[in-house]
Amino acid sequence: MSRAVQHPKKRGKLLGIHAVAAKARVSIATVSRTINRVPTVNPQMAKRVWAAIDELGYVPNIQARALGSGRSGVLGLVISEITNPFFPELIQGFEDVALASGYEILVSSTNYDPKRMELCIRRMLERKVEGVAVMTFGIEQPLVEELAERDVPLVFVDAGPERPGISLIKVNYHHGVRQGVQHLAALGHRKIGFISGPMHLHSARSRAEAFSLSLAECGIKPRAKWMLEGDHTMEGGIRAMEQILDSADRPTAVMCSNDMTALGVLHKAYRVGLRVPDDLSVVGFDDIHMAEVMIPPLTSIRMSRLDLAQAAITALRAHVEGTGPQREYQVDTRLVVRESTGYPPGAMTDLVKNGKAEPARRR
Amino acid sequence: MSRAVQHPKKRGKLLGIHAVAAKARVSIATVSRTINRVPTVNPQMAKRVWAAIDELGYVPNIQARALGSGRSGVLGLVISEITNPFFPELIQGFEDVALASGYEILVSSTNYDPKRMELCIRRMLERKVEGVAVMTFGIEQPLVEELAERDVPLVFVDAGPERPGISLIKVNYHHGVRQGVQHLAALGHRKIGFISGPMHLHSARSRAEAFSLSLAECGIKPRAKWMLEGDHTMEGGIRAMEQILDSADRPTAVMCSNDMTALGVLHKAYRVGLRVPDDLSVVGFDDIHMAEVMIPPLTSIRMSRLDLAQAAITALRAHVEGTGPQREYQVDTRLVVRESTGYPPGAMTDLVKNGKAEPARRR
DNA sequence: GGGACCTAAGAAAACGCTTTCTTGTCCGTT
DNA sequence: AACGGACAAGAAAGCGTTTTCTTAGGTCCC
Repeated sequence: MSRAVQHPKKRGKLLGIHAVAAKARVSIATVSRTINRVPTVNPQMAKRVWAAIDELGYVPNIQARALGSGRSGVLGLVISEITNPFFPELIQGFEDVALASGYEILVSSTNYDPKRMELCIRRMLERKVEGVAVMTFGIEQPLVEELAERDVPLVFVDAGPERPGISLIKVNYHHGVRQGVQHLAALGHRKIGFISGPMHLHSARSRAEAFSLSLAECGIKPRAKWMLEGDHTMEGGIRAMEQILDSADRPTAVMCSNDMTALGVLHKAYRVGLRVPDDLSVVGFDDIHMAEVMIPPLTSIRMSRLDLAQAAITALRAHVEGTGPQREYQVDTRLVVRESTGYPPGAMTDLVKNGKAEPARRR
Repeated sequence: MSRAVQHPKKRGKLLGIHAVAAKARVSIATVSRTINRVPTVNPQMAKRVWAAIDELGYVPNIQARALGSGRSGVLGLVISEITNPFFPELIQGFEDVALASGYEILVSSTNYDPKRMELCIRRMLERKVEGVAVMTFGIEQPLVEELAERDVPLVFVDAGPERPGISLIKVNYHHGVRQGVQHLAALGHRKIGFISGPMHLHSARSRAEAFSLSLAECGIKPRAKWMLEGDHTMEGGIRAMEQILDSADRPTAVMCSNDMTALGVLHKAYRVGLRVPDDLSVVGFDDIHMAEVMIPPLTSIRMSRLDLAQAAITALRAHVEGTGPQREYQVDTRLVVRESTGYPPGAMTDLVKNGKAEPARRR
């Protein structure tokens, strides 16, 4: 075997893998194989190579690697907006799971803006991601098409086009929502409102439907005037709450389709001097970390970020690595009872009058 | 000029730039030049090229581009933890500014974990970022060294090693903190506590010092027992608040070194039935978006995320593009008064008794 | 009208890896 | 002892761009 000299660089200095090869007195191929843990390299040589890598502080150029191997090792994550606390928690989960599977992630947010959405797609395409999880809670059609056409494995939440290479994560909203409604009904509520997300988004409709269904199950007739449309933001919650306050016949409890909306409701209630839960019960959705310290701590329907991330990455990997791609994955939701829900106003005194129950003491 | 055929790909299909070149009947060099808007290409040809790009839906491979040009066009952003709402807001700003300057960003969080920190560095190095903004509010020494040694332009907040290629963003904590302390003092508070961040972080110390200094300026003697150490989380705020509650001589107002801490304080106060601001005034720091809807809305010291992002990217660009790199950049802070601050307990009645003032009515 | 220059576009050489192709060795067979 | 197969490591061919180097045409000017 001849000496390993290949690309002498200007100024005599070798760069990157060549420098390592020279220092370890092996060929660059061997260095590459060592780094990639190809089992056939002689342990002796491997040791030399690692030593050289160490001494030189060599860090592989990931772009060159991607180019050479044709694999980027990156999974994309498209979210709605990073400033909604639900998403950072999701990102964290996604990153942890991805890392454990040997992938890096590329996060991009649409900000509900078509321009940004295009940017998202372009980024994913330019970076040659191996798969994309679209967790915007509202499938953006053009985005889908563009990616699907190029055979990028995709995973959506709730709903998405039926096509090979595309998986779905079905969130069982009904379970959690039913628990929530039953919880309220059990407390004595009959007048329950719902603040949805933007109704043009699929997940918003899913959640609203789950609510109507659950209501019916409890024998409560849904009233259209108590179905408000929010937009997943605090401001939307505040506006919806204002509508509720304006109406003559107010609900005694409100469910929100996410925790930010609930936060807005809580805020507005505080503003007008309505006590939660004494005057109004509030239920959130998502159970973001902060729900626990809201005032009062928010009863919410939990959707595990980790489960979601886990499912998404499992789905993507299944496609990328060709290991039995499944079309659907399930994620459950469940009620977490805290202190934003209580008896409807008047109920307590009635009960006490009738000697049927002790007044509930809140901490 | 000869026909432009260069790399015929297997299966007859050309890929990437070659396909475009073939379709437009030009050489790949011309395609590249067109895309990069080199002014010397014939408009005629350029039009043909763009048409071909359009028809083929060609998207350049960004890794190949980075490799060929030696420029990644990526700026790194290292943050502490993505689940603290301050950071997503910062990321958003950073991304917007970067985008406007023609850069992409790579965000990585340390999670206060040395292992993760190493991962951060490695990522930045592997991806060949052109500069890194370290906004962890606590300079991690090893991280710095590794990057600085490789001549990656860096920008820190508050403090960092004095070295070429490294810039600093000096946050004027004193301005905002002084306003906060004066605000409290004006309301009549003399017993003011402070919950800092982890004192081993530089920015935590800076904020604490600004507080002590401001206190002195108002002629109030700082009391060590009212200087608590938090950790920038809600939980830390809760713990600190517990300490405050345990002490016999409680402060009438508390300043927190970030809003999450304040949120914890608010929560704990609620838990024990302390009314804010009637029984205790609370001032936050950062003024995250959510501060506005906390219960009660939080008086906070605002540090503009956009200013921070702007300064960071300006600094980095100055180094990368060699346009008069400056060592220091300034960012200011200022008080935003909301409803978590009021007269100290007793003050109102005293004043009323003495006929000096009307009791303040809160909305 | 024929050099001396420009100019614009093609050819080809990087860029830093991965991976296939080759080749030299060492063994086991017969 | 000659031959074939394994095996490990080097050589070299990509990967998809950018960029340098060349070269084919035009202009200009005397």
